[in-house]
Amino acid sequence: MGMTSPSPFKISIRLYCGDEIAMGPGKADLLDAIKAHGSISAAGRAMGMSYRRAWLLVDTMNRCWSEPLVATAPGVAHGGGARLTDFGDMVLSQYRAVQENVGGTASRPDHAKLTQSLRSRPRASQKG
Amino acid sequence: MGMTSPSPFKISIRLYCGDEIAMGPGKADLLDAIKAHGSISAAGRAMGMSYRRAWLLVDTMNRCWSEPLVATAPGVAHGGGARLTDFGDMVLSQYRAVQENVGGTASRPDHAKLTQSLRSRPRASQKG
DNA sequence: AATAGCTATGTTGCGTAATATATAGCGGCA
DNA sequence: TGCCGCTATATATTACGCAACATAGCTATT
Repeated sequence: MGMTSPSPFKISIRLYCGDEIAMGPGKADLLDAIKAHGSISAAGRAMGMSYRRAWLLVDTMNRCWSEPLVATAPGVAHGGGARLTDFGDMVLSQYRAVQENVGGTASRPDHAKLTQSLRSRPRASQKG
Repeated sequence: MGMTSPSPFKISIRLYCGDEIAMGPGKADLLDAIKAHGSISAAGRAMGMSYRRAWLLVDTMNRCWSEPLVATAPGVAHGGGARLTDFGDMVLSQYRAVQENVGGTASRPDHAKLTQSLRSRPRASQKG
């Protein structure tokens, strides 16, 4: 518990396909979880989201790219479940690379000026 | 014809104060508009948002930082309206600087790998 | 005193997003 | 053959963000 992020800076990189998000922080994490757990439903459970939500995210991804990122099969055990395609693996690692580049740039002395004046919690009110 | 097709990449920098957003793309634009127009309501009108919404954004900002970014006064003309404090001006320019840094980093060859496989519109469905 | 334009809030209602529930089919396995 | 866990999807229900509306008070101007 207490998953308070260390930095109040949140930089999110999103790739749009029309008005849908083809890739973003949450979808990338889901891909990692699918890779680790071998199915959409197990990945969703591990991330505390409903199967439906996880499946919708996967569906959006598969519809937004030239090839599917996630290959699925019904049934259980071998052949069943979901796994990343080679293409999905490539997209994920490319996205992570961009994240690293941008994140690195963002950790510069410029930050100090901002973060040091930023309250950790908002005050209740200013005027009576 | 300035038909520059917009990049599917969208990078947004947000600074959090608890679960509220202390600074982000929209709030920074609003600060610019207040600077330009001299009041919250005129800035809101110029940006096509209600006075209430604009005021709430300003209120959040003022509560999230150690000092207020926007100084306000009732009434009209001299003394009335809203203007940026020196502190608000500093925060705004610092935020813009980080935006520039990050934006520069993001325009790298890494992108090509991703964007070339990204559809401009999502396909309708994958399975019959 | 009346007016105009601003700040500063409370309230209410609606459209949409998130979530829950239901169902159908597939594939191995005991 | 019957069961389990998965994919895949439809439908219903709940939650919630947001916009619209209303109101009150302040300040300078006429």
